[in-house]
Amino acid sequence: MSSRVQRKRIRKDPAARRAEIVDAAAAVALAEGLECITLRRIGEDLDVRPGLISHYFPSAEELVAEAFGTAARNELDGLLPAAAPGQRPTERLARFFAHTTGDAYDAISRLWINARHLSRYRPLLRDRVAEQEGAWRGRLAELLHEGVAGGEFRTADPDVTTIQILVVLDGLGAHANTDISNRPTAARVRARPW
Amino acid sequence: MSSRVQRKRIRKDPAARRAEIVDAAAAVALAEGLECITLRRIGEDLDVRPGLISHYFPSAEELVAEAFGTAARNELDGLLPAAAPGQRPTERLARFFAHTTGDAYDAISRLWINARHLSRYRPLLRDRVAEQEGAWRGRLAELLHEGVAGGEFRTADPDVTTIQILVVLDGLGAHANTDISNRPTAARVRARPW
DNA sequence: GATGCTATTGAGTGTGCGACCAATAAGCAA
DNA sequence: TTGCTTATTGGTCGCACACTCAATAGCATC
Repeated sequence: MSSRVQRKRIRKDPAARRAEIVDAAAAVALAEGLECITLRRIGEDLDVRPGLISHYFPSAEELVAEAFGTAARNELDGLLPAAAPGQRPTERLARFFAHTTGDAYDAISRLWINARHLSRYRPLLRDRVAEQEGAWRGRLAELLHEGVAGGEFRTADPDVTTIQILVVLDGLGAHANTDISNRPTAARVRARPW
Repeated sequence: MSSRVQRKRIRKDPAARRAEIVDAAAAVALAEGLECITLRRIGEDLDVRPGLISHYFPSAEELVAEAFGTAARNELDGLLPAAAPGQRPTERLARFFAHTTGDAYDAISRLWINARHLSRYRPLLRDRVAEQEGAWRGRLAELLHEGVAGGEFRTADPDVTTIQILVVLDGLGAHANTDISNRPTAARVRARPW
């Protein structure tokens, strides 16, 4: 992949290099798991010495936390993007449900399981997980409130409904690493106004 | 804890020693996590050389899988024990819900998150997780069927309801490692006949 | 009390990890 | 062009891990 023949140093803008590192780490997090984010591995991906990663992230845990935050934020942006003009809450929610079911969502489910478990031992990551949980909950709640205000959705308490949706989503996603075969499709959530 | 002064070999019955090792590993799994099951750690707990653990479990992954299986099975037995004579399904289900909510269940939630994540990399563990998921689902489904047959529960399909309950339980348990504060109690499942 | 089986030990191997640090060179500014 | 800042390198250290294997000693059996 990278040239072994001779190292040619490329001196980059610190901010750009840092972003590059985080992006690489986020990609590894999604594809292979947060524990695969090692100084050696990320350095290899960027064709750079491991020490350089340490230079930007004195503690490896910081990079792991940052990588998760970036990956989760990007995924959320894909699931609940800013409303296009004239787009109704029902359409946006339908899009959300369409993307959160099916095998394509497995990678994100795996990431969440991964992060929630690793949080047990990594305080910095735990903080990021809490932050992202808040972001996801907030963005979905906002949508539900809009839908209720516009008369498209009907629920006693949009905030409670938000949590209920996320709980079911987490419950369904729990098996992303284990379920080989068919999912319990019977337990699918209804993607229509309630 | 253990005597460092002099090692006195204690030669035990293989089956007993093996069970002792698995029990110790299961305890570590519940208290600290599956990745804390190391040859050194378990050997230390039993005041025995690490090599002995290898003797019984040529591959460490086998021990991890076995430990999870034992821990999960024990917990299930505590949550859904065999019906005492005259005990009605409603009482048994109430007991189940009583034990699966609240902080006391956090340790089990943590274990499941742990196992489901680690399953990503450990095939033997993945098999055990699938096995235990089947056991939990089967035991709960059996109870629901009894309740429906006896007229205590009302549901179109007990098997679907079983999965729905477990999905919600998994969803609620997902935050066992991260939630510091109050849970979304609003999203609690109803522990009464439906 | 002697014998044999094997549970148990002790010591060692190799791997991958994060962290540390002095030396080096890229590229900007003067 | 010269010089300076610092991004980047290269090498090293210590740790924890699983795994291997010959040597040892409990303990049951005879």
